Amino acid sequence: MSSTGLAGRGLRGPGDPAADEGLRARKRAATQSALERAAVALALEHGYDNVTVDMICEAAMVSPRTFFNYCGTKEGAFLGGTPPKPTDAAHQAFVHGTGRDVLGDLVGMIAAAMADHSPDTDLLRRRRLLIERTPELLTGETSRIAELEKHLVHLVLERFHAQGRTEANTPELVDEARMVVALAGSVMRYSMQKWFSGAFTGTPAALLQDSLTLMQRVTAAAAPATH
Amino acid sequence: MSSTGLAGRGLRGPGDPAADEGLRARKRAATQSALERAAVALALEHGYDNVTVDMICEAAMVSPRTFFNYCGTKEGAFLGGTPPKPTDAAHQAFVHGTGRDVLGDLVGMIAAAMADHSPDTDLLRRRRLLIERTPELLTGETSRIAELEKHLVHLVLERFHAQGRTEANTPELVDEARMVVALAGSVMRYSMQKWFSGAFTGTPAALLQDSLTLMQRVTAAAAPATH
DNA sequence: GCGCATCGGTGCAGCTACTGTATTTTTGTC
DNA sequence: GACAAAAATACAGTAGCTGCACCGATGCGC
Repeated sequence: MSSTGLAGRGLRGPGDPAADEGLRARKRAATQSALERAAVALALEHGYDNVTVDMICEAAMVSPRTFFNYCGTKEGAFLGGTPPKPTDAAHQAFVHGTGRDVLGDLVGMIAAAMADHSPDTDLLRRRRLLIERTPELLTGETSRIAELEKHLVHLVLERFHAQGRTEANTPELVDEARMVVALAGSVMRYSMQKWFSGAFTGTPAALLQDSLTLMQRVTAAAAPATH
Repeated sequence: MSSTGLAGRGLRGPGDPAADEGLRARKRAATQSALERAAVALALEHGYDNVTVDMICEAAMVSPRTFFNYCGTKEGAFLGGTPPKPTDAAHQAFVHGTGRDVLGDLVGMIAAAMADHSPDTDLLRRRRLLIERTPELLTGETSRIAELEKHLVHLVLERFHAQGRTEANTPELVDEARMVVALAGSVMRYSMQKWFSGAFTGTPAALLQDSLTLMQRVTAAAAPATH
């Protein structure tokens, strides 16, 4: 009934991966890791298109059915099961921020979320290499961002409401929120592209900040033409 | 070897659809139209996920193999085979534009390209309805824009070069071009979203201009925080 | 009109991603 | 060690998509 490509998220059970330390959780994490590592390794060796799900399964020693239970999609194995999620604290900080610079704060929040999150540097490096030479995966990552954006619109609206701006007193409020998010999306996409091109040495957070600055420079150059 | 989803473009032969008036060309156009109409009609009736390629083929009276020869992808039948392409004249006008507002001019060029191009209003209306209630197709359209963006970066760089700015005298030139394009992409995505949500009555070109204005308002609000 | 080269449509065989379901194996608990 | 919950698997099936070889339709020079 629903989209095959994106319906595979949210596969984890009730317990968090690191929360309960049962054998089950550990095995689960191991399997996930094995699948992702196998996928990336095989793709780096043979090229993404020439790797089949069955090959990954054989390398990771799981059944194809299990593969889909974990990854949801072939692509999922290569991109990894980690959509960058903002902390609850960061969430609250953003919503109740009082500044005028919504866009800057939003990007800042995302940057913070990325900073939290850095498991398995080696896999990350290899994945970056793979995506660098596999444009279709880049597209996939982009779609994930699009998915995230839906959620961000709500966040921005929450903040607007907290500032006393409502749809009643500001007719274009939803449009404005969407635009803010669209622009944040630009910054994220631009950063992601640069990140995966390997032309940047530094933390993701720093890259996001740089991108934001560049964006402001570009839009400032355009703005004087406005009336 | 290559991406299945996007490799299906550029299926048309050398002659343009309306240029040579052979029987062949007419038949071709008829088949294409029949496929797109059948696809949209079926999806509006049964829902996108419940429509199979075989159903479309039966309705349009072509073989499944032919379907893929024309549309390249199942999605392709619903989105239509028309990637909005700028005129050569518009291209030159943009590249040799002397103004500072690259972003504005770029969006303007795209708007002009959209304006040229308005075949079969009825199909367009029904397609809009379909996409409105089928988010996955929206995602597909977004990917197309991403494809377009690669080309736009070259355009912007051409213009920079025509203005005497080179990678030699401006180290960040490529980055700047990419950012301009990313922002234009934002405007396009935002507009597309609004367009397909049905919450806009007017021409696509007007919508793009409105979106650009909104973007400038939002970024202007953020800019004062910069130093 | 006629034969000929070409092009487009089709049938077929096959691969691969993905899913539902019933069954077996593994893990946590008493 | 028995038992319930959960995870892994086997199996069968659907659907998107492709390469290839074949054949009929089309365009063209005569």
